[in-house]
Amino acid sequence: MDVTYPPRSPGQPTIPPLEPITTLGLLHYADGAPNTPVRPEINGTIDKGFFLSDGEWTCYRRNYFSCVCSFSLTPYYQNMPLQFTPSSSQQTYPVQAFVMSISAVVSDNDSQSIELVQHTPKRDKGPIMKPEKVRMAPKMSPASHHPLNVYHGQGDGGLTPRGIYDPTYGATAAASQGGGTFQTEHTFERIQFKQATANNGKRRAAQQYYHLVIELYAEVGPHGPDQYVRVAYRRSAKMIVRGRSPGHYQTERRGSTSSGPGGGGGTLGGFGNGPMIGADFPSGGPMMGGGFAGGYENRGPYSGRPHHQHNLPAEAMIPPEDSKAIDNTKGYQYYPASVYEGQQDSRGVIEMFTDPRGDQESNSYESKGKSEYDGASSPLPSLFHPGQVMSNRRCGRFEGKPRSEGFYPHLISQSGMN
DNA sequence: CCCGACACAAAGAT
DNA sequence: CATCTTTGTGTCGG
Repeated sequence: MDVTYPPRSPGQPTIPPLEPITTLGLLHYADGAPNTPVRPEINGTIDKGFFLSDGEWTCYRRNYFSCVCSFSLTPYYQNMPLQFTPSSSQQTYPVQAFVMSISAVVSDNDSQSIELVQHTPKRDKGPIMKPEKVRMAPKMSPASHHPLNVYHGQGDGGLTPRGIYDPTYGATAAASQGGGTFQTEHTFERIQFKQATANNGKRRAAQQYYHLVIELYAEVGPHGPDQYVRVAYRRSAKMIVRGRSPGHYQTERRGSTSSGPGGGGGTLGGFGNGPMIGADFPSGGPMMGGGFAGGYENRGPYSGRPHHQHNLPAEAMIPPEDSKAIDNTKGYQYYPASVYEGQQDSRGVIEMFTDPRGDQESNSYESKGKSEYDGASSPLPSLFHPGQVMSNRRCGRFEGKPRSEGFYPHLISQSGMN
């Protein structure tokens, strides 16, 4: 019930940072001649799957990662109608609802997108789909705070104070569809990149990087939810997606390419890792006990059994927070929406999406008797939402990163914005 | 080199 | 503690 989110214990550079938000237009209330402008903020946490290798955020294409997303509006008046005016356009669209989703793009070219896939716990035996757009309500604005300490007391009942959306939600998904309330946070689980970054191990060619993109859309369809305009998005730091098994990289290490983290491919569109680790450690930053700077690759002395052995630095203390965000959302979302571009401008790109339903089908997987999502009573099995409940924090394998322990409230995105 | 599929095994969840 | 589930990853074939 609480909307609390994971954790704030995120501290260490155990997860890839996000670049600052990029807005694609002006969001405002329709409250009068001088409409009140609204500033959207996107929050996201990439939990699991990534580790730092040579100062670069890396993951394996074959492994899962999850992304917790939320957004907020400042100021936020729950009942006031909102409108969105894309940059470079005078056209104003009424905002019926907000939807979030995730995608990925090549660092060099934001225009080159990379597909993301989502599995069910049954993996190959179950259906595979792309992350869907999920309807969401804004969280209380973090206002002027750092995105980091945004946690709201959890555990204490006081946290629902913001009664922004009435808690009536319990409901069935379908119900919420109509105008009910939506979760303020959503976790995309079991996500993986459809393809690896190019030139992964080559020292010669420039390493390619991807950026995970957390997007916020406004649903502007007059009647049905099938028309969206992207309002803003927030990219992650650039990352490398390895295509082969970990074993192949263990020994590999290029190490000195020094293409370096920061400059890496240089292509990074924004900042690579400047925020914390990345470029830092070489300079001798006093990092936390992260020993991984040297490379997680040294997983120790194992000799034949590469299997995990987490060699956590051990300094990962305090992890007591596991507020997992239990989002129950179960039905409702998934609108077959298609997308079409509206118009573009040199600087502001207005993107409109409409969905011609048809490309994805709801798949229903039969949860064996237990799965995470069963918790909710979704009337329709077909509208699922892969369980977002578990925000498991198992210890990573060799990556040994305490996914969310320790924390570092500060410097997160500042080295470079785009 | 990368990808998809199959298969096994370890970590967690029950 | 036994068992089932979930997920990382080795491996083979394309």
